[in-house]
Amino acid sequence: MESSVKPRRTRIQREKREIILEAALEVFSMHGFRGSTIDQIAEAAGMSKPNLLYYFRSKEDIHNTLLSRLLETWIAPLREIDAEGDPVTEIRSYIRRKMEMARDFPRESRLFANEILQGAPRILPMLDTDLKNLVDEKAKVIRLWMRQGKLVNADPYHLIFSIWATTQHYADFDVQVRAVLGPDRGGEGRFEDAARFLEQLFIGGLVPRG
Amino acid sequence: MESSVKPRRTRIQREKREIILEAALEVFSMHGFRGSTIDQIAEAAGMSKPNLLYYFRSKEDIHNTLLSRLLETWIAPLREIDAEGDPVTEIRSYIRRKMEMARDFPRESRLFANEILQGAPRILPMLDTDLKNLVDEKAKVIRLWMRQGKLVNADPYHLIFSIWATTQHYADFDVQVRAVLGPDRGGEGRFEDAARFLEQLFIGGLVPRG
DNA sequence: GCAAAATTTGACCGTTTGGACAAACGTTAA
DNA sequence: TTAACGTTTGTCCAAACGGTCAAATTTTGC
Repeated sequence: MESSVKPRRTRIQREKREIILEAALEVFSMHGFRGSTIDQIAEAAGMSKPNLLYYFRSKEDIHNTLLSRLLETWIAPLREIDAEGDPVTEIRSYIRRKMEMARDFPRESRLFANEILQGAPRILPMLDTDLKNLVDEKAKVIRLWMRQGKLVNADPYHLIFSIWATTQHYADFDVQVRAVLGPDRGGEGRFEDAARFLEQLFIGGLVPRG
Repeated sequence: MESSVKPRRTRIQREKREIILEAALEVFSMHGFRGSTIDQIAEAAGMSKPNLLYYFRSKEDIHNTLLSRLLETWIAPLREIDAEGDPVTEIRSYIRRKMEMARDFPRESRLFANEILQGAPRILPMLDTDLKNLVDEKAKVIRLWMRQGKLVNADPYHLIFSIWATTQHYADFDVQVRAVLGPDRGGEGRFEDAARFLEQLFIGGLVPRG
């Protein structure tokens, strides 16, 4: 593993690598790995192709760097779920945080979605270990809450999946969402509307109480 | 539009075109449009590349044919929602049908997801018209149900989105779902578990009644 | 100011890819 | 039988692509 040796980088190297990663995120999230070319990334980064390849050994190198940075920040909201907190508040906050990420980091969401769609060839090992362990841990917490009667009995894994799915949908399927909502309802308020709906759904469901 | 002229095809042409489309669905849904090669499709279809190009003018021609066939069958379950039926039963059935599609037609789901992720360059026109009109119509039905007090007041558009998101998640993010569930819980029963959870979620939410 | 190191670029290379084409092969019906 | 038509394949091509390299230029440390 070469990622374990700390590379010494100049100031320019640090800056240019950031510029490249930003450009690559833009391109990869739009066209996928195979659909993106080094030339596109180089142009988006405002430099020539050989120059870009001076900072990253290969196209895959860029992609791997993006992905390995991504996963940790991507699952951070789940990590924040507090076993000591109020269950309903914790779930609600988690949904809010995930929805904010869909709104503020749609490119990251799409990069991740692209990777999973293709069978997660590059990050499956991390899903099997890091992600699974975290979800296992939080599932235990949720199950405890259910046993205490704070939440209805349900499968905590599928609960987590449903929160991922509903929130990330607004980043990954944004084009479809805007097409269906139309110009009026499809404005910037859609994330707020969605968050409100999801809160209502997850807390109380659709059937009136009484 | 040349798709409006009815092409006369021989028996062999009809058969071979089906074989090619089946092979292309397999390849496209796994690697995306840009990530798939005509050679891969040809090999999966058991024929040479020039032979395949005898039946379809281009790679894009195959992809377009797949997509235009797909959208109609993909939204068929939504069309089946019956304004005269019992609201809770209708919603529940819709979730079931969508979940069955995620289980039985994951390749179609991924093909669709890939297209939307890339900005829907080929089917955006259909989303703006056909899909939007259908959703508008069903949203009206749902809103009527809400006004009648059969369902709680909520945004019907985001309700539909959340059903799409949660069900298709099990096809599009299958790799992640299986990684997180692990070998034990990740067996074929996961679709049944998911359907049960979603039914519970959409009907009653997570907070105990009383 | 200057030498060493870091950065940038134009030119180039091998491979992959989508697609064209003509020739060969098979089928059908008079 | 044979001519017309449908099908299949080997060969080829131009463009796109990932990546290399040596030379030119700029920056850095003394």
